[in-house]
Order: sequence, then structure tokens, then C-alpha cells
Amino acid sequence: MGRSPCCDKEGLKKGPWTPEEDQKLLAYVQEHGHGSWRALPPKAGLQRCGKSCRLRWTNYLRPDIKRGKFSLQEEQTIIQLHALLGNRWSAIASHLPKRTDNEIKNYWNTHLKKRLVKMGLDPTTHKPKNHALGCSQPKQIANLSHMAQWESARLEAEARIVRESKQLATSQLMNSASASGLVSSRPPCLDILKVWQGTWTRSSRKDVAGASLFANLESPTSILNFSDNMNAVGLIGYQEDQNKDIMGNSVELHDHHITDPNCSTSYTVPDSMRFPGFLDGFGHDDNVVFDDNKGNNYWTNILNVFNSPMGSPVF
DNA sequence: AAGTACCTCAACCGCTTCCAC
DNA sequence: CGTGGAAGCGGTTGAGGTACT
Repeated sequence: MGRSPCCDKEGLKKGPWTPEEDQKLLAYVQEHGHGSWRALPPKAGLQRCGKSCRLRWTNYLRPDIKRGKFSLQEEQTIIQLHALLGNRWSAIASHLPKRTDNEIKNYWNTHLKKRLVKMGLDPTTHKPKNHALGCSQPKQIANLSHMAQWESARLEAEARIVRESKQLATSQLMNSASASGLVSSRPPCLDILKVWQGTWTRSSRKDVAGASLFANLESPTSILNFSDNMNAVGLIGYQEDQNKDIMGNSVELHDHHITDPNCSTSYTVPDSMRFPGFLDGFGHDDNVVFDDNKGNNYWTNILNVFNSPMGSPVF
């Protein structure tokens, strides 16, 4: 680029910040704001380059930073967003307002990435690494393959909903809310993460055949709506023939009619989603179904979904 | 107790993006 | 539209801490 880095100037300090330097920077920014980072150091009495000051402020001194251990919810959010956004740490950090991109990046590299690898997933693509796993059993391979298929479709849908949400937000700003006669029938909660979390956090746990499974007892069926025309929907099965959930409790079937717990919106389940194998009892053969309404059904074994340490969905 | 390996995370480096002119 | 300066971003490093032998 031909331009000398600002930190190469003579006399500028590098390395760890002292408490005195922190105090100077904090006091200056709190009183004057940072304005131009390049111009700040001499004004604040610091022998640092502006870049170093900005980094110290954004990653450490900013008052709205949450420090310490990441919660399970935060971990899930990071994994979900990483699957969607890749290594775009600042974009991921924008969904975790009190965490910095640097902190999230470090946490990913030191914890989450390793966890995915341990689970046999490629931390870049979030898809199963069949060869790396060395899984010789055809059934395992098939499961992972289905999972990858499902994951791929899910990511596609997520990317679409992000785009659509942005468009919707823009158009809703343009159009007055009162002119709602023509407003889309899309439910209000389009945030995919909220929908999933809202669905799963109400789950209850039971150990089945040595594996920890979770089932939503409040609603036998969980739904995720991706778009206006409902062309991508996720479902968790229940025992249709016995009308019982995973705990053996009686449940109401609602006859093709299911409710999104977050949106209080009901949908009619298309017949295409009710295909054999979906409601085949509980245990290792339960499946999560994903239908793109284009004649494609994606599914994965329930254990793959409930496979994380806390029994939460692995996304 | 000493040496070594491994882990964590603050900070740096270099590139890209943004924006004013 | 092109240019240059500043901010932002993501990859990487290395000091300090901890666990293990």
C-alpha cells in the first residue's frame, strides 16, 4: 500500500497496556468521545498509536462489555451464526451486543471449533467429516449424510430469511403500519434464532436407550417458518399412532394444524410433510423433517439434532 | 522442584473497506 | 471517477498462566 503503518513511528509504545494508560484513555474518551483515533493519543497524553487505542477501547475499556464465561445460549448463537456467516466476527458480535468480535473469535478458536471437530463436524462448513471420522458403519454415514443435506438446506433458508428480513424491515419503514390491509401474512417473529430457542427451551428431558433425548411437551410438533409461502419447515415428530409424546404423555394431535409458540400463529401442515418414517415411534429412529415444498424432503436422525452436551440442537 | 507442553487471550499486523475530496 | 487517509476487520503471535510429567 506504500503507506507506513502508524505504529512504526519512533517513540510509540507497544505491548500490554498499563493501568495508568488505561486510565488516561478511559478518562479522555468518557469526556470527549474518541473522535479521530489517529488524533487521540497526543490529546490523551498517550504514547500509543491511534489504532492501538481504538483496539484497547473496543476490546477492553468500553463500559458495555460483558466479560467472563460464555453462556450456553451465547455458545449456541455463535455456532449458529458461524454456520451462517463464517468467520465474520464483527457480524457475529453484532448479535451478541456485550461481546467483542475479538473475544468471540478467540472463544471460537479455543473452544467451539474444537468441540465441532470432536463431534466429527468440519468447523468451516459445519458439515460432517465422514473420512476424518473414519466411521465404517453405513448407517452412521447415512445419518451424517442426511444431516449434511438438512444442514445445507437450512443454511440456504437462513440466508434467505436474513435477506428477506432486511427487505421487510425496509418496506415496513416505507409503508405505514396502519396501512396493514395489504401487509404480508408473514408472522412477526422472523428471527430464526429466536424461533428455535423459543421452541427448544421449553423442552423436557428423558433418557431413552442410553441416549439423552429432549421432547417438547407443550406442543407435540415444533415448527419453523422460513418464508411467506412456508416453503421450508422443520418438524419434530411424535407418536401419531398412540398420540403420545416422548415421555409417554398423551398429546393432542391438532390434526395437521400446528402452532408456532413464538408467533401465536397457526399453520396447516401440508400433506407432503406427513410421510412414512416421520412418526415411527420414539428412539433412535425418530427424525427431524425438513421440507422445502419443492418436492424435496430433508431429514436427519433425532439423535443428531439432540447431540450437544446439554441436549440442545446442534446448529 | 524443575522442565515441558499446552492453553488462553490481549495485542499486533497487514489487508480491505469506507468516505471525503 | 480516482485518490488517499482513516477506520475496521480477521488472521496471527507471543507472554503469561496452568497442567502434566
